[in-house]
Amino acid sequence: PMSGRKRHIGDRLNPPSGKCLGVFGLSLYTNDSDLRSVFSRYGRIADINVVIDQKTGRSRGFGFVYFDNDDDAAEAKDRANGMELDGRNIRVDYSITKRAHTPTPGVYVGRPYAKPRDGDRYESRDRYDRGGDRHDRHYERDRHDRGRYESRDRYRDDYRDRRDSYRRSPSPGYRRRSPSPYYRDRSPRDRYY
DNA sequence: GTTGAGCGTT
Repeated sequence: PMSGRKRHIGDRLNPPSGKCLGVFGLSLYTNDSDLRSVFSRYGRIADINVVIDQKTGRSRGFGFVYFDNDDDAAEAKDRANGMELDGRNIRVDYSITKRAHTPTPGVYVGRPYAKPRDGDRYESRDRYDRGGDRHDRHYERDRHDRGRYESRDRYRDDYRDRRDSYRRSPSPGYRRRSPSPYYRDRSPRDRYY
């Protein structure tokens, strides 16, 4: 229930139609050209982009497909949604975000649920429990999804630094002297044996 | 083949 004249940017259940499709649930091994070979049969493609995690170089499991015109995008959405690709059933829908985050979100102000009120139900561990270990990995994503940001570009570095502090191991014992291409920058608990 | 749920960098 939104009031006032708020810009309709859509939500996940009801995204605005357009030329840009979001493709989700991708295999980590599906790349731009894989997507292109699927989606190009519905029309002329303007651009394709599987989102890559800069840190790890891995796909984040979703991407965006830009068509030249809306009709082709609409058809592609209907035809390709639920299709199996590289062993995964992909979800295709209109993208709620039009472009990549050109100016970064800004400084992180706080999670909207930082102050639960009386009567709130603590149903999801992911929302309220900060103490977990394994789920810390998903914390980044939650921050982007649910956190509040001030859009102030000059805070961008500050934002990045704070974000990175969640990722790097602060322990000097694991720090290496020089970066090596064969060694990944992981915290010790992220290693698997 | 690094899971899962996930809307983005240049």
